[in-house]
Amino acid sequence: MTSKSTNASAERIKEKKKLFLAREQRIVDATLKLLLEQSIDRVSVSKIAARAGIGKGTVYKHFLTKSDILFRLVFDYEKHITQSLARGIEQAERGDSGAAAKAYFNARLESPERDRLMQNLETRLIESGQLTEEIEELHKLRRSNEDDLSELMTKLIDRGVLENVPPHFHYLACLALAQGAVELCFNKSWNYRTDNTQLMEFITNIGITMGNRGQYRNQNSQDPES
Amino acid sequence: MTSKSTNASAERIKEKKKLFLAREQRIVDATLKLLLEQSIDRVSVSKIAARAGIGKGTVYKHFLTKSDILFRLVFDYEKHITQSLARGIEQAERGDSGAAAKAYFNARLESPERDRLMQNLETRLIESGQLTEEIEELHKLRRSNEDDLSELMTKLIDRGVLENVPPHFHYLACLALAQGAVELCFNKSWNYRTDNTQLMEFITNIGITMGNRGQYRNQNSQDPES
Amino acid sequence: MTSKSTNASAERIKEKKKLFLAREQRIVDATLKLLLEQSIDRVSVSKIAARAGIGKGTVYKHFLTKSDILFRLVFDYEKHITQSLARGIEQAERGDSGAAAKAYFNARLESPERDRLMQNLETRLIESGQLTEEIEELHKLRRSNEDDLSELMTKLIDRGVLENVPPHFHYLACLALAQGAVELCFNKSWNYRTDNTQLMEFITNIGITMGNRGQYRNQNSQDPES
Amino acid sequence: MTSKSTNASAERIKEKKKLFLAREQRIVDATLKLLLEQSIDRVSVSKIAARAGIGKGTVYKHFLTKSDILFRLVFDYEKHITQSLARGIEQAERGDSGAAAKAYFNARLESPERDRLMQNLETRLIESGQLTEEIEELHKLRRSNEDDLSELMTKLIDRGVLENVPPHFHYLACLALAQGAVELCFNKSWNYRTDNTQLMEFITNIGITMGNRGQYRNQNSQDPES
DNA sequence: TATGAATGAGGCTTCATTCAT
DNA sequence: AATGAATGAAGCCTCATTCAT
Repeated sequence: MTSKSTNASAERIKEKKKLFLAREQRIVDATLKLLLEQSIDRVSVSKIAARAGIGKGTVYKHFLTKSDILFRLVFDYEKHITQSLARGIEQAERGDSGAAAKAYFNARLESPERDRLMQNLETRLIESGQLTEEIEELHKLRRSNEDDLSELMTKLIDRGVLENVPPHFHYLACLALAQGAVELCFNKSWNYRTDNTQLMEFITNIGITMGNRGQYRNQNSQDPES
Repeated sequence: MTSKSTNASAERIKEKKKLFLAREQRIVDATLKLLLEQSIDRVSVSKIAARAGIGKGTVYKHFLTKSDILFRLVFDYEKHITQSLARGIEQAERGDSGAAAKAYFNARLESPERDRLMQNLETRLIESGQLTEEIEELHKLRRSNEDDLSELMTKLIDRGVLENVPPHFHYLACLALAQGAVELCFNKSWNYRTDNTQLMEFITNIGITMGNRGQYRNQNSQDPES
Repeated sequence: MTSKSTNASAERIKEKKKLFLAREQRIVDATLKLLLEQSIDRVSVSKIAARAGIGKGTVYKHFLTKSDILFRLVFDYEKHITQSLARGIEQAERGDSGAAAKAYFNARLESPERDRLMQNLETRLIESGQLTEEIEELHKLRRSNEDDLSELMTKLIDRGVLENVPPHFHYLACLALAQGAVELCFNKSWNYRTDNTQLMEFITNIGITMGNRGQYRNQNSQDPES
Repeated sequence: MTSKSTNASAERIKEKKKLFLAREQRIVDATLKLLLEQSIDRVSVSKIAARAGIGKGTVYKHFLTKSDILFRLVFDYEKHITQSLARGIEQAERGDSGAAAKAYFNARLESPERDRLMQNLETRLIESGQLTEEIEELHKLRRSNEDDLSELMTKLIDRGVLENVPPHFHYLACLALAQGAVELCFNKSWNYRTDNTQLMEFITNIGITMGNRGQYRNQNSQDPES
């Protein structure tokens, strides 16, 4: 075999893998679209395949289980959120103490529909009792920012910006508010009011200053020393 | 027929109605228990009937649909929350400005499992597309406190306690945080830490002071004039 | 409630149970017929339901699993065989030493198609790995004659009728031959010859005298003392 | 093209053929191993290919159908058995009248697992309705010893060793017992007893003397004149 | 030539709801 | 009035086989 043919075959294999992955992404995308369009219960593997323009069996070349597809969605999303938060933390460490919260809120409110869907999917996946290992992976990923967050909170507590409570209280409260904010976007009972943007900004601001001690409120959590 | 026998039959009818209603409640209770025990998807009408100690067919004498049972649960719960909030508002109007938020948080965190279950059920019911009318009823009920809340918020804004934003911003933010707090109780990614009570207290406190203007922070939202 | 109405309702319940069981039997019968007509692999639950004249879902009111239906067939058949053998053993104990073997052969060759089908089904059920407990029940049933057989063989060994080997050798050998005889009925490689009846009689006779010591051969295993 | 290059290319072709056949054998071997390891139903073409270390598509370059692979196994095995029997018959014709039966039993009991597997496979192949022609080939092969067997039996009948029944009765009875003996090795209902070897020897001996007339029993079927 | 991705028929099972008793 | 057997639509998944590269 000449090196030429080796290269050729290697490239062909690469090409194939690319196509394969592209198709996989099409499945994922189709699933996401369907889920955003209709009730989770009504999204069947058949529909996913149809929407992706492939055969039902093909889906199972890419995913072992319907749950696996859903998990993929959730996991991909979590990566996105986690990264955004990580960047926010970095920025916060460089002085802008509210950056972490802001980044987190922005990430989660970027597409509330998607965020909420992912919450629901995760809940169902956990309830289903399958994929326990994968779920643990997901949670590990979610926790991956924890040390940095704790450190950041501790620092802010030491500086007197934040109330002196266990550091995780601060970021968990923030997380809770973000979660609730997303939910709020869909709560048909209330959102008959016009535009959500300002409301979300208001809430985000609360998230950022949440747990600040009195004198640092309404300062958008700028590090007092900056 | 003597009036005696009439009375007797009337009483018998009453008796029957009582029994009927009692059985209905048994269905509802059985459903709630089952839902708290296992995945929503795994609660079937058969199981409900079995748990309630009646026949499957009988369930359909009380509820037109499985969804109807679920809706009943959600609606009953919403009544409970709404009443608690109403009492809180009343109290707030009598001077304790944080009472509304406090009451709301307490009500929702009284049994986070149940609260969360109800959220999930509501989501599913809405997604299912059935029961649109009943859902609208539910939302009406939820909104029933709205005017009072608005009034309260407006008053507090006027007094300078709360930031000057549209009044509903305040209570919606509060609602969001409560929602998120409930969710937090079940988020397996984080709550591997010990006791939630203090965390929930912390968050409740934030809920109460949320949106307060600077000088009124950390005062537990006591009306400044009181 | 008068004793009359009690009786009436009790009878109605009885009636219902009867109907239920009758339907169950119809499922079993339909399954057997289908299995005798076509490849095991091609007998689906749908076909069974159709043949039994009921809905697919109804099958699952009677049997937890397709495997359960098959097991039922196998178990019922085993009961039949075991009883026949038991009767044969009884007769043998009353003097006709070959009666056990004869009864066993007759039972198994009564309907070789069915017998063979049951063997195949059992094999598949075991291979499938499900129903391990039930299979154990089946085997217990099969072993239920073992003690009596051992006793009988021991007696015949002591009388010098049978060779002096462990008693179970005798009945296992007999069982093996019967099994093989059944198989032979279907072995398309050989049975292009006319009538099997005489061949089966020949083999049955071998089964009866199998393991007899020299002087008791060709005596149809009549107890020498009788 | 010089004769050298012709030779070279011829050899290359030979080489290729060899490789091709070697791979075919690898498929067959892999299939056998898998079948011995797990339930027949769970052996898929994918697994076979994987075990053989080739692609699934390649399997279909060697065999038209999954059934073809299975048939190949069955056919190869039948060749083995038939040859063993043929050698036994030869020996029997040279005087050792029990040699045929002995050879047959030994061959089939050499690896009862494999033997039984092949029986099951054959049954399934026949049931499937495919490969009728090939199955006929198989049966022809099996029958190929028939004439010799008949002749041998006739001779033994004439000499008074065997009972005077149609000659094929003798070898079919023997075949049945062998079949049953194999089955016995796997019958979980009984074989909880220790070692099968002696039992199998016992049964083999029966097979050898089966159908002998009284005075020739227990002589291990040695031809009386020898 | 070898590959393995794609296919889709077909199997098993669940469960909300109906309806005859 | 209460029952629970019957129903069948709909879902998930497997796997032998094909075919483009």
